Amino acid sequence: MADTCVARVPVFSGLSAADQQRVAGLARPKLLSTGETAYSADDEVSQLVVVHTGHLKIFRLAADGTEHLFRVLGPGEFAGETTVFTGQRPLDFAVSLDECQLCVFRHDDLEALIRQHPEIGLRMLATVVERLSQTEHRLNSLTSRDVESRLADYLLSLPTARHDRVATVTLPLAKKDVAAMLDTTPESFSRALSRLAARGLIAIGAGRSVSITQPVALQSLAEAE
Amino acid sequence: MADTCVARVPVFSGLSAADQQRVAGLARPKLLSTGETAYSADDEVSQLVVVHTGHLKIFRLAADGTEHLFRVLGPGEFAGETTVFTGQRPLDFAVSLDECQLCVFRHDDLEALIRQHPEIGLRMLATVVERLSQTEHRLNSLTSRDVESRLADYLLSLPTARHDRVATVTLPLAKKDVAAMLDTTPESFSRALSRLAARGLIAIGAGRSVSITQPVALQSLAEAE
DNA sequence: GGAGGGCCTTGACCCACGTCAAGAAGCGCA
DNA sequence: TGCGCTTCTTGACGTGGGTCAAGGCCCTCC
Repeated sequence: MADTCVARVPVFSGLSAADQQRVAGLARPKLLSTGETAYSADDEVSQLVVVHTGHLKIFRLAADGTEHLFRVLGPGEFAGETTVFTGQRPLDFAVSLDECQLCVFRHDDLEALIRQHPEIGLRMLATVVERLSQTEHRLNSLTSRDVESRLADYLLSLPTARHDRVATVTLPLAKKDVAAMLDTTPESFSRALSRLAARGLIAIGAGRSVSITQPVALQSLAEAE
Repeated sequence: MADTCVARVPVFSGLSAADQQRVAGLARPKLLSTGETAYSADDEVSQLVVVHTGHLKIFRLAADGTEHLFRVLGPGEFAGETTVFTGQRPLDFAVSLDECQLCVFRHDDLEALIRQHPEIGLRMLATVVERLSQTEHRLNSLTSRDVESRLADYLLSLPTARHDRVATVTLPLAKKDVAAMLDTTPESFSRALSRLAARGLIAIGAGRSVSITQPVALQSLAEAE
């Protein structure tokens, strides 16, 4: 159903059911299996890609071919804004991490949509502005804090579950990808994790789970210079 | 005159004269002398600040008190989007670099304005999306390229004037601030400049002028891993 | 004109982290 | 159940660039 693309997506949630119906009419569904690419840098496209189910990773390529991961989008999130609003070709890549249903909106359709429903523009602004803020934070952290501090910050930013009275977080990605999100290498990431564990601030669980045994100490590490 | 705040600002340039007049009515003028701050991190404000004349520097503070420079805004550019569209308090600081006339729009006024003139939202989206792209580029460069390469990239991105057949650029900021924009220290920046000059790729002129004597070599350095 | 205070540059030092390499451990697939 | 892949960890090593310090330059303000 095309309309399931639109319902439940924050950007469109301010609209009436009838308007959502009309929006759904403009959405072009696209199905990706694992590892397929939604768009590549330099593609001649100008479209907004909304994730309906599955996950899309957004990254740039360094000159030496290294992937630089920026974010992983889940259901309801979007990519491709830059092509739509600036008219430039993309500089980044969007590749599915699993089976992935997308809704694609062409440049002109989206623009008309926003003119008709400024609400959509406002919501997109909120998202993009938030992403900018996060990216600036990341840049700031990279120059002024070491890997341990960034890791502490990151762990504390994850949603926590309680196990036996201690807060436990689950890394949302493979460790190598978390390392990339912290702008470091898997090796440095792994070492930082072990050091924190050795000092008793955290306990490394099975798989991707990490228990935060000393939240306060971790917090002060995250804030430290 | 309040209306001079609105004319010539790209964000509002799509409006009719009459509409610009109405927008001007909402703008609250603010005058800053050199070094005064428009807003600080954690201020309880939610307003868009548009630069009319002068320059505003936008930066965050690291835990150790170091300024981390993000951009310098000139006439027609704006700051404070994050507070307006996400409702959070600012994480950054805005300080004038010279005598500075600003126009301030309160949260509610701006939102109403965008609902009425979606065009404004579209233009703001274009700007914010462009900033995000630049910040991602900066982050990408920082992890994958050394100071020399980033400097080469930066020099080539500046507007050039011709002197005696060689392209010459003028650093738009004090060298220490350019260093900050390249996410390095004045020392490293200075060393990188001298190395490029020693290799004959550039010639360091008086003050902030730099001649690009070997554009091609510089270009390939900028692209190199 | 002299003094003070920024900037800018260069030198010497050192350390965090990226790189290379080698196992170990986990996981899909037959 | 075993094979081969990728991921993860740990060790050893080298280095880019941050830090500290000192000297020169330029500008502003008495």
